[in-house]
Amino acid sequence: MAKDSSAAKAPGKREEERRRAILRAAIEVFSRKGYQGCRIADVAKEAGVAYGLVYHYFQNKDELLESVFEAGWSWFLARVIEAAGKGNTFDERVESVVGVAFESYRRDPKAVKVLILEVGRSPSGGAVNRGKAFAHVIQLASQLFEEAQRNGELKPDHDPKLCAAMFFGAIEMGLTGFVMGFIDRREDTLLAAQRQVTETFLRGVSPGTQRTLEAAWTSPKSSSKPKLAKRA
Amino acid sequence: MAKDSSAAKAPGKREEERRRAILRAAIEVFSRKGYQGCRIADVAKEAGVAYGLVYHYFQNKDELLESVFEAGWSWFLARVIEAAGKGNTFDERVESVVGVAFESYRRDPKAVKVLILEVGRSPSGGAVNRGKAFAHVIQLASQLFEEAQRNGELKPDHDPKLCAAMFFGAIEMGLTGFVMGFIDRREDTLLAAQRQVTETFLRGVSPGTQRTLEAAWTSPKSSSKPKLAKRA
DNA sequence: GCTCGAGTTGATTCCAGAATCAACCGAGCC
DNA sequence: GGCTCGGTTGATTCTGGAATCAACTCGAGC
Repeated sequence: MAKDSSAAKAPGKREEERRRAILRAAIEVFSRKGYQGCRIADVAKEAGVAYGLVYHYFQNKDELLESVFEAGWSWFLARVIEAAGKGNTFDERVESVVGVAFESYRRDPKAVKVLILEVGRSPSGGAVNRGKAFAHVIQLASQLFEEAQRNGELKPDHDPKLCAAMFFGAIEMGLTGFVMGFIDRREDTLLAAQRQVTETFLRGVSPGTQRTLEAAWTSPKSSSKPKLAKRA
Repeated sequence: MAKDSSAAKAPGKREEERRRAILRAAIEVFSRKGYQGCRIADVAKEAGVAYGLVYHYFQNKDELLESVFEAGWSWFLARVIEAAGKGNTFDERVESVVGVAFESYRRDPKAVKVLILEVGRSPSGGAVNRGKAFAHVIQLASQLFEEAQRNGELKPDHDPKLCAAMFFGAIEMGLTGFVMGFIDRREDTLLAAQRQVTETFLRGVSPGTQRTLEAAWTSPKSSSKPKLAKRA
């Protein structure tokens, strides 16, 4: 309580590294086994650390997993904020947000996988609410879109919130294609995907052209009777 | 083994109903608590049935959960296939696929929630591979897009697989907006969303207009250094 | 009415794996 | 050298909840 402060060599840097190692290991195991399959023992082994030490650094399993998510997400969020403020035009901003997402995936696919697999899953009771984190980006992006709308860079009759949702949806699924291995992860395919996502979205959303598609809108076709549960 | 066949009154219809009830209860609990929070005891209680009975109808927890997913997904898949074959033009088909998705949500939001929260979030090890199921729709949609491409209804330089991924991504996230409560679930908002998703996607993907956006493509901006794990 | 067996029950068993904790370092300090 | 004290260890304990199973219910057939 009155030791480091100045001298010595490591003002707690060592512990910091340990913590990192554990987090990193958690990401690894997590991305392999998923939330429920992620055992503390595995994390400890992966990190090359004793079982008990995990509990020295983290209150419990939930806090650990939460930290994994938190760390990844807050980092991503920061990047998105930065990117969204960078370009001058709407197009540029959208472009750089997409860039951030793909770049993240390039650098650390495992971490992105964890985020992708876990975002959206919010067992309302358990752990922290990922929904909240998620809501945050959507909120953020909405602002971007609202502004664009004011500047006439976005169709005025679109709901910004929904635009935001679709935007990240397109990005997420695009990446999911890679995460799941539908598309092999090569620099050229990645680049093409990044480009395609940006282009498609911008084209889809800009007030430029309207390809008349006015069919029987107002009361969509809809199909027949849905309902779940069938089989036996 | 030699009883029903013809006479009597119920050739096992009773059991069928029980099974249904349990499945239905599972969907309920599942959508409330998520995969890992879904306890057999809860399902049994929800179904108004004894704990043990669940095991009479299902081998084990995994099989139950798998059935939940399977039932929902196969139903959805069938609808999509049907919808994709319905319209004559590409636009109409896309429109009706979107319609199927939204209609499903209207009818059974709980079930859709389960699918949305669970599709793609597959702990590669655990349970069945949702990835496979997921791959299936993507595959399916790809065909639709490939055909459209041959007919010049879709930009020729786009990857159909990626288009498919983006397509479902946009739909999924659009619905997620409702599932998570960002947008309140009213008929008008739903309708508007459905419309917007369709329109945006079609506009984004059709060869009609190209809003030049050629910036420094080929080497995307990218931001700075990524990497996960920070905080302390 | 009695028998048989499928459907049904819930207390009991069993175990994976989370969380605990007492003992064990090893580096500074007297 | 002895002492302190935080980081570190892993065997031990504890627990939630999955899976089992012996007993009960009830309708159909004799």
